[in-house]
Amino acid sequence: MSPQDLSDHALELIAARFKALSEPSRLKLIIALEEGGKNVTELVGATGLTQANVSRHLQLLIESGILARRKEGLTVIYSISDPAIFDLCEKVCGGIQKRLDHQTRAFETAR
Amino acid sequence: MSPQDLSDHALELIAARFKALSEPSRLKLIIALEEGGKNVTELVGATGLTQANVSRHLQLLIESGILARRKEGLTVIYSISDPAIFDLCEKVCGGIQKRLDHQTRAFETAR
DNA sequence: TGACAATATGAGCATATACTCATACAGTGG
DNA sequence: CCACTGTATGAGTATATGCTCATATTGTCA
Repeated sequence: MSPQDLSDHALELIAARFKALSEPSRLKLIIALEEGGKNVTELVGATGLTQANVSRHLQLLIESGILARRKEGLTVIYSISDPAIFDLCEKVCGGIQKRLDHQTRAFETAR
Repeated sequence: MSPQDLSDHALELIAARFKALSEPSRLKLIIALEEGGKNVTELVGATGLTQANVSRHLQLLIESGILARRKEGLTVIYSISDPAIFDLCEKVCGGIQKRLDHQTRAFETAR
């Protein structure tokens, strides 16, 4: 595949999705939502982030298509809209694990 | 899973890997390397980026463990070190595709 | 050794983003 | 209507990042 095969716009879309997952705070939110939908206050409690901060991150995740929101009386329930996100995270975890193993082995044989 | 199950450090590692993939320029480089290792000059040609810019992105991708480098005479050959990256990109592409389909359908039924 | 080619890097600029504080807005109950 | 709760957002700050230009560094060959 040559880089021209994917349009610049397509690349930007892909990059944007990765960017949405590139902040520990947002990963925390996503993980907290794995067990089911939560409102903002619950997410504040689950993550330790401030309310304003949580609200902004949630907005970004909505715009990325990763989360869904529905109003429920006074509160707003956020939930995972694209469960494939978890496959992504697992794959990344696997990659990191492999890399750390490599480093560990290299370190041990170096002793 | 609760957010405390993954240490802050682990979350940072995961986020860092996503961040490495969150720039269109870096995605271009990765795609250009899918067909095999290339030196910097070839990558400049394949992507249209400047040499300095390519060099910096390559450094970041090396630090992220995504690429490998080996010197070969005067040039430096970069290559994919973790092919699982392509699975990631495909998964993301699938997610985006699904989302766009949704939007398209929503748009069409709205007319 | 000196000229040259390939790559890396320091400095600087412009922009983006994560965060906070304060405040606005929306929905509910008295 | 008023007070209250939950959520969103404007403004401002600090930091990070992408990019460029110029230059340093490294390796090759005459």
